Amino acid sequence: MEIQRLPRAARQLARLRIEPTPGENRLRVNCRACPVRNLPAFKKLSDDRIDFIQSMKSHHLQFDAGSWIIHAGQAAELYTLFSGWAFRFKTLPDGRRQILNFILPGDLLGLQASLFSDALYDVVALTDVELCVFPRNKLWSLFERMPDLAFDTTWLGAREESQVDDNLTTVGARSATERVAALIIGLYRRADLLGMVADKTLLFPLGQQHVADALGLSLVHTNKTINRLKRMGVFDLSHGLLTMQNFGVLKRIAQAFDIEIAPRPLI
Amino acid sequence: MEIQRLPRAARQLARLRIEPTPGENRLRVNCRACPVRNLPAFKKLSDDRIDFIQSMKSHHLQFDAGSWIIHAGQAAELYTLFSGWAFRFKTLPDGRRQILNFILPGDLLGLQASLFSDALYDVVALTDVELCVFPRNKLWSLFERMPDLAFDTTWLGAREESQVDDNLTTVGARSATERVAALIIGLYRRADLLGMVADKTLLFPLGQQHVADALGLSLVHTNKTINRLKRMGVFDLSHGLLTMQNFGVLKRIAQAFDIEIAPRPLI
DNA sequence: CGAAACGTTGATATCCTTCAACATGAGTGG
DNA sequence: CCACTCATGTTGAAGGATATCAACGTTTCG
Repeated sequence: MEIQRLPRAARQLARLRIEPTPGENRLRVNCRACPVRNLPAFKKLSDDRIDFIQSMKSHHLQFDAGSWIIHAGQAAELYTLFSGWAFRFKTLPDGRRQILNFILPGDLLGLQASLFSDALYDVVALTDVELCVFPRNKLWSLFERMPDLAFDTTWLGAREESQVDDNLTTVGARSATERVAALIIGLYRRADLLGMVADKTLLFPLGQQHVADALGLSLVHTNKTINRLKRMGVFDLSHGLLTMQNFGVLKRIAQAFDIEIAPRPLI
Repeated sequence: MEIQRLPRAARQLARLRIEPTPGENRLRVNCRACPVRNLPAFKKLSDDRIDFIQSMKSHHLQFDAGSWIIHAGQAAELYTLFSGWAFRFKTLPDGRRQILNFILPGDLLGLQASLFSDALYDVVALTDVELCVFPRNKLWSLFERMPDLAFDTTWLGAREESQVDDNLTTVGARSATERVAALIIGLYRRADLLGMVADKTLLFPLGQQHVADALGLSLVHTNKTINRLKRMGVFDLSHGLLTMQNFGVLKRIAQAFDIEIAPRPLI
């Protein structure tokens, strides 16, 4: 979804995205000045560590919205999502699919696939995305030469698992209304930490089918549930824009856990 | 659940457990001769690696069935499950709980909790269990001094995540019958690799409430679904014993993925 | 033998799905 | 700028899958 194809209202907010504008392209070759890394959400690293990461990075990749980034059953590299949104999912033999998690800037992608012989899930870009590519065959040298970065990598893997734990709890133990609330709360929190929220509003690139597939609900029931919550006035969602109207109530509806998020590593 | 409290039929099969009998207690201090490590499912390690693991191991712990091994919200050490079964779960504020995964011998336990400040889930012993304890403060030295073991640790974390991915797919995308089938298939496969299956039969310590909580189903509906599958003759399950009667059909019912399992590391 | 935990069963209620139709909005080409 | 088309979102009605309720059976252990 390029900016141009977003609805008008969304386009006006496009500046909220943390992507570099074209004029900032030089940032892409300098990890020290990486706009993602310099967000307050991320742990500060020493220059030599950052330089090592940069030396591991083979290139910068772009995908259009809707493209496959990782194919189930095929080998994949290790990526860090630099800008945009993506999602990770599995498809059953008969075609039903389950979205496992959404991926936001700074998230590591393909760690499982880099460690195993090939990926067990698909990853598709939800918006146009940019990725930093780390060839899987260099992962070992990171463990060998930079144990603290290896530690951070493991930490990021554990964080991903923790999010899937949450999603499983949502799908397995919450009602439809609670599921929608929990998804919105979770994504809003993550986006907020990345500075993607302004005026309690963020660009929300999921369609209702994505929400349905993430929550294990039918499209129709997802629609009715979202609209019920919108009518309750806890959030607004239309034209690709999500506005948080009552975080406290939404959190209570979701039966959400309190979480504290410490500055996290970025490989 | 001590052996003594198992139903008679289960007791007769108790020899299938890979726990050392009392006379084998000396094995507990010698990781090189560890009966878990020497199963064909596990990757062979060089002696110096095994010795390092042994030096990291602070002690051997036992818990009775039903005891809490890890408390959500509290710090936890890093464990390897040596014998028995356990399960990992989250509880919502109002008491509903979601079982995230079951833990079998050789599985790493508490990695998330060791990396974060404290655990985000509970772990409870399903049977009597024995654990190898690795103090979390020694984890860093493993990364620093044994990069290949650090790599293996990350691998084990990724494997755990991959199992939660599967469970989320089961709960989110499969019908009740498919869910039960998928759970049975998954646990049977894992137990089989550990040599816990003889004559297509294994000690199955989950009650129907555990199955229900793992699958996001009510207890009553879980019961009816299990019995429907039993009447179909694909498996038998009673008195704590699971017998696989038609793996192929069960796998088809579950819409299960094909998986290959390579020898895996054991920390 | 009694108690407690666990499993089983039928009846009823509800949440969610499916089906089908229609509405809206965004991109496209005239 | 309008008309067209496709993707996406919306709505009501009907059916099915699962939950809840309540009672009873069975196993295990004290």
